[in-house]
Amino acid sequence: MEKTVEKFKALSDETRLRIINLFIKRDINLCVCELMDAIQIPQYSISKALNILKNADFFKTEKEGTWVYYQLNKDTPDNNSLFSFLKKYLNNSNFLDDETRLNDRLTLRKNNRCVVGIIPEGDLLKMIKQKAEV
Amino acid sequence: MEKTVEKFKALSDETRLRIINLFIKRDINLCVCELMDAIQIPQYSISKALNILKNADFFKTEKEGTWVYYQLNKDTPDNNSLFSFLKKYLNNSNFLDDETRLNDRLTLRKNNRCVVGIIPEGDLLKMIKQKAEV
DNA sequence: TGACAATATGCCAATATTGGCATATATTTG
DNA sequence: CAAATATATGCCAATATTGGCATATTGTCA
Repeated sequence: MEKTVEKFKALSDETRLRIINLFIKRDINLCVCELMDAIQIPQYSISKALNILKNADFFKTEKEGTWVYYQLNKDTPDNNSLFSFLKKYLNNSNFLDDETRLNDRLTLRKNNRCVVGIIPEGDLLKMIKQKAEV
Repeated sequence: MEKTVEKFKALSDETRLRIINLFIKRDINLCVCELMDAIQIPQYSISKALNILKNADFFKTEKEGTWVYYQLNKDTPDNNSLFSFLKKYLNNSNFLDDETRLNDRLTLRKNNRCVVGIIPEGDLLKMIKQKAEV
């Protein structure tokens, strides 16, 4: 019961909803720096939001060097039920911009791994262009 | 988006979850005094919880004399989707006791209407026995 | 009208949450 | 080892939420 309350509390925040929406819509693992480009808020805000979502058992993590990949924790029927509900329920247009920016950012992956780290504010599109020219 | 956050916030409290669970499981309208017997907390706590749930658009109300009947607001697809999700998701055993006590209390209805009002603490079973003897 | 009953709400102290900055930790690389 | 990078976290003031009591409001009925 406490855990149920904690889960809904974790979902009752705009940033955290925007984050979990990306994972659910794309069904992918993501690292903090990729989320920064999608959500456009400071690194510590992303980390804190992820920490709250992880404490609510929504996420698992996997370390790879200094990168930490977050992914949905699909190990329980409850979570799966919740995620598939949210996939339909979270249809706010605000999320679309996040999804677009995440798509952009993911074009910079190599072998499906994040390789560029934290990009200075506003430089994402510049870097994508650079990559295209190579 | 704000409204979505508000809805999850409304659900992130034990009392409010217990209340909405009763409405969802039973699919019925209920007045405050009936909820008092099911949830066993003070009247003002029930009223405040209902107010928060109503502001999140989860409930409609209907007045009948001094009684106020609350019922789920099923006017939006979003709410319906959420309610049917919750019906499966809220399976904590804590809820069972609430449901039992509500069943008890509802035996005191006449023509499917609440007629007894607020019952002094601990007198519910006594009153049910009395009614059975008549 | 007055007394009573069901429900709602204002107030306040205690507690919890947020947002932002600075800094810590851990890992990689030279 | 030192420098650099990705991520996490401690701290603190501002703000929001809770829990409880007292009281207000609304409607009924004699």
